[in-house]
Amino acid sequence: MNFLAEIRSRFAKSLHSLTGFEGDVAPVLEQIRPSDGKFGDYQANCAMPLGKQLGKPPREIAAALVESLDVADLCEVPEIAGPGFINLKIKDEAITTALAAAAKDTQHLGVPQAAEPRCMVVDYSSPNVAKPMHVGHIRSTVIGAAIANVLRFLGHKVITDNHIGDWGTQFGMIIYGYKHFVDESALAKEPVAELSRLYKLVNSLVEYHGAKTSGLPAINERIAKQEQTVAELSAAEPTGDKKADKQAAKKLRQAEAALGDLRKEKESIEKKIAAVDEDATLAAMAAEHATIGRAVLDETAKLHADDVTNKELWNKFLPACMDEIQKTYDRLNVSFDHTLGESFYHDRLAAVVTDLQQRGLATESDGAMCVFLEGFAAPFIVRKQDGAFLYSTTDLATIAYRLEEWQPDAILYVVDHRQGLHFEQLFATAKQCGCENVELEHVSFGTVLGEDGKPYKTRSGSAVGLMGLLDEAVDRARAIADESPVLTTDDERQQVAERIGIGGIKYADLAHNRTSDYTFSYDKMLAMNGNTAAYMQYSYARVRGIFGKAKVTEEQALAGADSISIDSPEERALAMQLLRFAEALDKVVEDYRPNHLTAYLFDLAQAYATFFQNCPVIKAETEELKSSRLALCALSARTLETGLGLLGIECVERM
RNA sequence: GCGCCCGUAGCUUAGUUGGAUAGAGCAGCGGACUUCUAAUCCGCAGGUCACAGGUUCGAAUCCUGUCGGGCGUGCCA
Repeated sequence: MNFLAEIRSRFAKSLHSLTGFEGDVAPVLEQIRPSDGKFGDYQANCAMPLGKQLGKPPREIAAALVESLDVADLCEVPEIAGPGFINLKIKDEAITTALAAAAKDTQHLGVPQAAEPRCMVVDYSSPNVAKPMHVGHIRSTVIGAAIANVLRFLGHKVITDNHIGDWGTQFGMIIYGYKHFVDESALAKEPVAELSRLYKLVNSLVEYHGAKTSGLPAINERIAKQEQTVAELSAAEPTGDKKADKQAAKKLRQAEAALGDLRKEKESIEKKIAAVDEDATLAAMAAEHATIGRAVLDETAKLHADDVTNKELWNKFLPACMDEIQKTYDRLNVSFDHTLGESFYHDRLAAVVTDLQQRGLATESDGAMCVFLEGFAAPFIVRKQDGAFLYSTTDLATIAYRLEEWQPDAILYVVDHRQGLHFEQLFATAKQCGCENVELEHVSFGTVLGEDGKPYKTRSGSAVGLMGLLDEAVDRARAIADESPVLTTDDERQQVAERIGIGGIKYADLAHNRTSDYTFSYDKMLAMNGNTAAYMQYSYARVRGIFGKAKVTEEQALAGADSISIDSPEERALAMQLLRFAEALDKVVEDYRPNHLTAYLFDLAQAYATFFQNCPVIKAETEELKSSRLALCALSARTLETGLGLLGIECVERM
């Protein structure tokens, strides 16, 4: 049962009989929403805007709506309050009936399936496979998986696709590394470790030369320029105009800050150079491979041109790379229906450009093939001067393939917000090529920040490895498991630590509004109190503990759902919260934001805790009451487990 | 320069086509343990919703301006 949806549909009927009302009911129904309990369970706020629209007093509209509203089976008599709020309180019988139905629906806990199922492609994670996954991949992976799970749970057809980067310069690096630095025995024994070593080695040499030949001079030049700007700004005489002087002071401040940033950047470049210079072996390699940057691009180009040797190497290395990222996915318990990376679209790219040209959308400019779009300052470049294709080209080919293969109603891209412009241009271009009927959505998210408020990096400035991050979280979670009085074996403690640690990382990420940046903190995500995975998992374990004490299974407890009593306020509040699960999931899907679900589950855990504190279960006054309360416990456990499961978070029986 | 996003309690934040007294959690203070797991619960305190105008029955939310911050911006992804 979804009370909100049900009430809205009743109101829709009532609106049709409202004299003078014409037009779309949907926006009016939006004005009917859950209430915070002070005035009832739901409130309809539509009478006020309707009053304005129809030129009648809102209270009169409210009265007319209530008059024709048929909700007697669901609600107590509606009350009109204030300027025209309609307050609705769900009848206790309706609640207990819905609970009984939810208990019988083992698959969906009473959550209705979508009336019009949509076919949705969800594109998330998308790492570069030759590089180790880092902290930046968490959000896309975790948010994308959660959205896909929820959509599927609601009855939509979901196709998940991991658009991996398996065709880029990283492979040029590995190929170059293989040709010059490989340790064959290491490659045979531990291919992933050896490939990773080669990647890192070549990358550091490329960066070394890049820093020396262009990076350092460029930054010096920028610093000199910035110093001049600062000097000019600070030399400027006050004009006497207050506003102008304030502006000037601000400009100076900003210029000085920018100069500071540049100097820091220079420091890190110098550090990279020093790291090679100070290591005799590396320095010798660097001297020997002076043109490594160019050579790596050449190896990449040869791969793209179907060079036999490089293609063979690519075929040889790819499985090992895939195994490596698969380890991360196994640990995160995330999977995909398809993994169609950049390489899959390789031979379709030329056709994309030709097609754009034939449609008259793409034209040549400065040797590059560009789509000039109205409303955009920069062109959407689909082929470079040197003839190489870009990710814009691949993305267009990918859309075409997905439409052809799956005929989706929507394609969601769970990608960080810095690529916003790219997707705006991509979608605008696609719309002009016959993709008008598909919803293309950039489900963007903010940056993961360190506790200093800057993007989360290691002390040396490199990206934080994802596996190391998970290990650290699990290590710290182990301290929580070690404190548990109920965990007896080391194995069990370790399993619990794993679930708390990984769950903590996922939950912290999902609990934040995806559009804002969020601050990564082990201490906060692993706290036992507050809105964390550990608290949610503990809540679940406590509920499960009841069944052990009462010597019943969850299924037996659930059987009592046919006659649940909600006489106490705590029981009623818990029951209502249980029945709002469907609403929470609807909200997640509405704007693709899983934080609505974490918020719901946290509220549920709190409602349960309050119930548990005030309503004895095993020691209930009567057998009937005990059975009723056990059923509430069982539904709470099921809902917590199901909700957390949709978020990709596993529960534990005891902790 | 131009474009996009953001600014809510000491900290982390919820709040989306405008709704009733802006909700939480953490930290702080005060209560409740011969326990159904106190790893919990209850209460208190804490807010000029960055600032200034405007729109109206009503604004954290919409509009304009200001201040502060992040990101992006022709050949990386």
